This record gives sequence, C-alpha cells and structure tokens, in this order.
Amino acid sequence: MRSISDNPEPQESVDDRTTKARIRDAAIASIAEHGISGTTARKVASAAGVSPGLVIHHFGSMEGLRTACDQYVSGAIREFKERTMTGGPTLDVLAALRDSPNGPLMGYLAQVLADDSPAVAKLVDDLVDDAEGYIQQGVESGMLKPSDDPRGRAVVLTVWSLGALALHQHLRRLLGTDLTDPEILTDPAAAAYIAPVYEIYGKGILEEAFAARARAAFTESEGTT
Amino acid sequence: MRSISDNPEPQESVDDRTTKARIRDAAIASIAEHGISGTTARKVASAAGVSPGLVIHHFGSMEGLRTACDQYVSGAIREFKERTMTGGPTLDVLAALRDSPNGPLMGYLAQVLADDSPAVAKLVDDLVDDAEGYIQQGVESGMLKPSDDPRGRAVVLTVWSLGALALHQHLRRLLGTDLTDPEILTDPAAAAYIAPVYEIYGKGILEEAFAARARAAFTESEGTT
DNA sequence: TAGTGTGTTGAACATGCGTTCAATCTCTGA
DNA sequence: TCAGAGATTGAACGCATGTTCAACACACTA
Repeated sequence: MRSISDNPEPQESVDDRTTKARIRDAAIASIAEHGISGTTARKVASAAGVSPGLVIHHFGSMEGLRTACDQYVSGAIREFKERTMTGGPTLDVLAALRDSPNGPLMGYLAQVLADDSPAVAKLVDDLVDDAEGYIQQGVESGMLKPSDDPRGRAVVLTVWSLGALALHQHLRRLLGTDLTDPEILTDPAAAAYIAPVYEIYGKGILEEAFAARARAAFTESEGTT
Repeated sequence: MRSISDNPEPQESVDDRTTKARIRDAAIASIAEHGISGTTARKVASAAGVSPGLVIHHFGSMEGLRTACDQYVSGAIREFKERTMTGGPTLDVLAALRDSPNGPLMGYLAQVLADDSPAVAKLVDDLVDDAEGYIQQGVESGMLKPSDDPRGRAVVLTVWSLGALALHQHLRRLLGTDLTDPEILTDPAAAAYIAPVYEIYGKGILEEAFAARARAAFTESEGTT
C-alpha cells in the first residue's frame, strides 16, 4: 500500500502562511462552518486574530475575499486532481477528493455550491469535464457501460454527487454519513451512503421490461400529457 | 359523488388571500427568486404593497415569516401529494410535483434545501418516507428491482433528486434544463436531464464483472484502498 | 352616536454590516 | 543610521437591516 502523507509540502500555491493567507483560511473555515451569509468581515478578522480593516486592506472588499477563497479552493482541488490522476483513473473525482487532508475544503464546497459564483460555475464545469474523461476511460477499459449520451450522463452523475454534498446535513441526519468529514474513509458510517450508491450504479433500479417500455415511450414522444 | 372543490376552504393554511397571505406569498416568491439572505422585510413589504411594520405585526419577526413560509410550502406539497397519490403510485414524488400549478414552489424548495430549517428537515424526511413507500410498491408490482437496503436506496434517490433541484442553476447551465420551471413537462429541454437519468435508472453504469468485484471488496472491508 | 378593536402606517431606534482613513508599528534596504 | 514602504490598528462613517411604537383609519357593536 502507498500512504498519502508522503509529501508534506506539495507546492507553494498551497503553502503560504502569511497574514493574508491566514485571513483567507479563516474565511474558508468560517464559510464552511457558518455559510456565506454567516461570514462577516469582523468574524473573519477575529478568527484570524487581526483587525477588520486589515481584511479589506488585503482583499479590497469582502467580495474580493470571497473571490480569493473560491480561486484558492478551485486551485487546491485542481492540484489535488492532478496529483491523483496520475495514479490511475477514478470513478468519481469527489470520492478521491474526500480522501485528502483538505480540512474544511469539502465543507466550503458544500456551502458555495448552491450560491453560484463564476468561480464555482467554472469549478463545476471542470469537474464535469473530468468526470466525462474518467467515465470514458472506464468505458474503454470495460469497467463502465457505454452511454447513449456520455456528456449528459457525466453531468447527471456529477450533479448528483455535488448535490448530495450540498445536502450533506440531510444525509447525515438520515443515514449518519457526513460527506464533509475529512476522515470519511475511515468512518464506517459512510457505508450507509456508499452501499446504496453502488447498488444503483451496479444494476440500476428499473426492471428490464419496464425500462424498455419507458425508453420507448420517451423516445417517441416527450410532451404529450 | 363528492368532488374536491366542494369545500372551497379546506384549511386556512392553503386558501386565504388576506393581507397576511399576500405578505407570505410575496416572501415565498422573493425567497424563490433572490434566496433567503436576499429577502428582507422591506423588500417583502414592498412586493406585497404594505409597510415593513405590517410584516412584523403579522408574523412577529422575520424568523416567524420564514417559519410560516416553510409550513405553508410543506402543507401545499403534502396536499398535492395526497391529491395525486390516489391516481396511482409514481416513481418520483418530485417528478409529479413539478407537474402542478405550484408557481414558485419548486424555486422556494431549491433555495431552502441547503439552508436547513426544522420544517425543511421534516419535509425531506416525509419525502423520503413517501419515496420508500412508492419504491416498495414499484418492487411489488415488478416495475423496480428489489434492494438490499430499501431505506438507504430511498434516501439516496431522494437526496439525489433534491440535490439536483438545489443545484438547478448548474443543471440549467450545463444541460439547459431548469428543474424549477413550473412548466417543465412541456419543455423539450427537460429530456437532456431525464434521458440520462432513466438510462442510469435502467441499467446502472457499472459492468457486471466490475460491479460484483466492487461489491465483494466492499462487503469484506471498507477502509482499505 | 360613541366606543372598541383590529388593520395599517410611517417615523424612529438600535444594531451590525462593509468600508474608510489617519495614525502607528515593523521591517527592509541603502 | 535612518528614511521609506508596507503591515496593522482602532475609531469612525454611512448604510441597510429587524424591530418598536405612537398615531391614524375603518369596521363593527352597544
């Protein structure tokens, strides 16, 4: 087996701890925990141990801070992907993402997914593109079934994964699984979510006869009553 | 025979157009369009054509207004379900919900799903319970495949549906499908989402050999790579 | 007709927000 | 050694927010 904690300092893009970086990290943590509307300049400043004025001095405005957080998180995810992709294709980028020492990264993502900013939209688009590539590799290697609409299938699978992340409080309440938990892979409660997912991924939910009937009815007409 | 329209006022919860009701409707529309943090007492008052003070006079506080909206929407959804359920089982409650003259109801739901209130949590729990019942009926009638974990499968399918609703802006950007559109059934763009969904529901995505291997590896140990 | 109560207003209050700014601190480079 | 530049502070400003409250309008009852 190969351990993940081999490289403690990956790149400088995620290795500054200047005051500016501390403020940004505090903002990310606050958004992950209290949401966007619950994150104010004063709270971030207090969490970072600085004055409110310094937050604006470094980022121009709260919107600038938000943009910086989005870009940092996007960069961290992108970097993690590139580091992991070389180890072979993964079915789900998010599944791999959860297995990284990313701190409140998934929590941040969960909070900002619904409130779409340009950076988040770009990130989601990238995740879909990645998924499409991974899925195509999976099809070629015989792991995954081909699709009539590879792009649409990649979109749906990605949105489902991200949607489950955005609604993680409901999943935690209903199944005990917390998708934002950085140590989710060591949590046995994760099986309550993963097992049904893989069952659906494995065999679908529709019986063949009905699936064929629905498919036929769907392709011949869409809008009739 | 008794028709449904015999009692024009079934409950006071879903049939008043008093000023109080107008304020509540304005709040629901505002939340559906601008989100929770974008909905203020003054904006709601302006949209309803009243003064800000009246909003608080009727609902005690903005939190009270929010609770009233949650309860009204929950009631409307519950009522719609009861009216539709008699016509036979449906695979997805949400699919049926979208086909109702519900105005900004889906938009409201999309906005509040991520920001969980007790009322929303209760609503989600109810939707899962409904889904579990519908799915069981589907299994018994030979339409759906049985599951090793019926409850877990119902949770996952419901959360996926709701998650896609919560991330409707991404779906609209990526596929052109707007799940919050009240007239979605007459929109041909809906096929871009529904077709991949039914493909996955029909046959899954994993090839049998790999699915069996993953299942075996999963049941024997969970944490090892 | 007088009176009571509810619906409704508009001004006001306190609070928290993002942001500005002059003043101070700290450190670097010549 | 010292000047200058960036980092940092703390008080302040203007604004939007939720909420309060005295006053008014109108309906219904006695």
